[in-house]
Amino acid sequence: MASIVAAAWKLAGEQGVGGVSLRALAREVGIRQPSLYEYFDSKNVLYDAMFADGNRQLLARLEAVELPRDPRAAVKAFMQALIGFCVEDVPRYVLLFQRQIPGFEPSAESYEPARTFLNRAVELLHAAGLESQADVDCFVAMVAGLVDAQISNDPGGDRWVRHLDRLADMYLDEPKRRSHR
Amino acid sequence: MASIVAAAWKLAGEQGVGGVSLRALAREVGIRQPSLYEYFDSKNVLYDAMFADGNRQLLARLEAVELPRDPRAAVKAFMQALIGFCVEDVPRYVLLFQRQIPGFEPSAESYEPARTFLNRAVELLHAAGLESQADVDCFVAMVAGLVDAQISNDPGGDRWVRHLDRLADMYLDEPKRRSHR
DNA sequence: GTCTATACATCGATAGAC
DNA sequence: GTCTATCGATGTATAGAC
Repeated sequence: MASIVAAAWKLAGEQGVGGVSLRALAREVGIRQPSLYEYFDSKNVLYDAMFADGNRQLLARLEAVELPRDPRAAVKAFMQALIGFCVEDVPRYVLLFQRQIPGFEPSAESYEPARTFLNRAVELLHAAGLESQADVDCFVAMVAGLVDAQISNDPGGDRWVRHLDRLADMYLDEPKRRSHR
Repeated sequence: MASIVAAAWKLAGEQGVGGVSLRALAREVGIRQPSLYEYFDSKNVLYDAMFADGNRQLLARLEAVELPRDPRAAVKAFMQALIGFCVEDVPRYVLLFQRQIPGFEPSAESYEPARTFLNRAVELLHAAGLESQADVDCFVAMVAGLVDAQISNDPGGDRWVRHLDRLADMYLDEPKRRSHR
């Protein structure tokens, strides 16, 4: 079961998430295609298992990060790990964050780890002084933009993601600057 | 010919770019599917025509923008129009900017308007004081992040895109701030 | 240019034997 | 649980008549 999902990730890495076919997956696992229906009632159930698995991977990765006491450094360390996670496996990023697979909607349970993750992120941003929804939204968009530009225009490189620290400082200082006027 | 591309955009709007099938397209146009091969040698040629058409739409839109004399206001007006263009038609945005259609690579000619557009953008940013490649990259990522977050998390709304003006100021001021230390 | 007819591959899913 | 066999739909593309 877990090994089937792992095989599915392997195929996704080669052909993209949309390119995972049940035939190829069965071949990869060493069984016949109809036998997969013993494990997944439909292809979307497989996607859902991948979605849940990917989110568990993300949580595990972020929990392993040693967070500095300084709130600002903590935000940077957390986001650095998040960005690394996104960039290192594009199909996984697409499934988890871009959610543009044809007819797939994650189930409520599979979505739960994602909410846990988002809460952690918001907590850290609050602790670092970003309090309003607007400020958090902007920070989130900044990180998304770095990942997106990196993947689209310089896959495997660091032309965009290397600016995280500088931009994080800029965003974290901005509320302060605005109040100084 | 142009009407076929228009019909393809209509279908893309309903099913996504990847969901445009030659059968459905022929039905939409009112001819039989094999007849499409009189106009496009393959499906990728159709995608290429859509890509070129979308870029021409983008150029036309941006040329229609009345650019203020003030360089900073010009950047904002330009980016506002760009963001509006991206957000108002998601499949078009995906084809033009995310470029993740299975086996499709735009041809050199179709890509040319895109380069023209990018040059305009970089010029405007230079005029507004963003000179280094790094600063331009960051600005570009910021805009991409707004569009991406908007489309993914609040389609049809303005929760993210409304922050453009504020963020543009922040990015345009940053080099100044750094030189003041 | 448009048609009918069809080839050929691939897909997800089901039936039913073992 | 795993298999064989197969269904039915959909996909792109081609042959050849009109």
